[in-house]
Amino acid sequence: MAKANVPQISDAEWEVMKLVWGRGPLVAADVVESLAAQNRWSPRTVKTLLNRLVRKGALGYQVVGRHYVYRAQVTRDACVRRESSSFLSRVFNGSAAPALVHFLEHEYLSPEEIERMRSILDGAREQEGRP
Amino acid sequence: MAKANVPQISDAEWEVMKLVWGRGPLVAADVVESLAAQNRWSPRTVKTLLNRLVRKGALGYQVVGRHYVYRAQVTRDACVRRESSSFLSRVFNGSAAPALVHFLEHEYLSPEEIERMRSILDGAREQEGRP
DNA sequence: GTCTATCGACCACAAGTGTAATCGAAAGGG
DNA sequence: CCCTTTCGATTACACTTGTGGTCGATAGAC
Repeated sequence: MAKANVPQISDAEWEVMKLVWGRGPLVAADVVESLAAQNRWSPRTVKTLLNRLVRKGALGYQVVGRHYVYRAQVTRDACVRRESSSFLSRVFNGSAAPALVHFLEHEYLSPEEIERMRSILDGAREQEGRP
Repeated sequence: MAKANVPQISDAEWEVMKLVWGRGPLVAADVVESLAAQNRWSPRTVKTLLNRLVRKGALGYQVVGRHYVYRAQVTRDACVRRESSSFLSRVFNGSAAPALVHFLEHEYLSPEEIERMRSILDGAREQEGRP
């Protein structure tokens, strides 16, 4: 076993988590600075999001001087997995293939992305049959 | 242009919509019957969901005798598109390719599905560059 | 014709979300 | 040392969502 207690992370909270995953431990001010600009959120809003993420167990913090340094307590991969499986089961009854078909038909992948996907599939074909 | 006002559809509401899309116009009792068994929902709960979907514009109804016959007002495809793009942007910053990688790594597509994806990609490659 | 079982309309209520504002302590400027 | 700025804690508030209950009309059962 491994995951299990990955909390639910809302839309706005994902923005915060992506930042923390991407840039490592951050103090609130850094998060505010990045997100306020990008999403036009008030600093208060960002603080609230940080708080909720801590309460949910998605973030932890260390007190350094009079600042909090936030760091992720759950891996990005675990969260992605949770979201993906919820998305797939809600929309595609749990199967990934129809989802991919849909992406191909509607999300307008660039030729480069299509080539990239082909090579990913080539790789996958060679090791089919793992657990 | 085309879509735009596809309403947000919640998890529980998706169950209702999938039923209506799959089986065509239904009276409330049919929906209740299918979903109460499957999801252990009270009939009231199902009624509430139907109501909310009507209010959102996702379902419409015709009064037939003293029953309502519900039918979809939005296509499944439009809703799938909305969900997909929200999912992709929330979790993968909007690109489908990383989503594919994730599905391949974790959702265990069958070899047949992988082959199917390949042939779809072959098709996609040939007509790359439409809107 | 009257009584009851149904149907849809409207109400409830707690948890989660988006979006903040207020408050009290503490730290740094002068 | 005092005042202001800053930080985190606490509070707010409307909307959505999951989950269901109440109520008045009405169509059938007798």
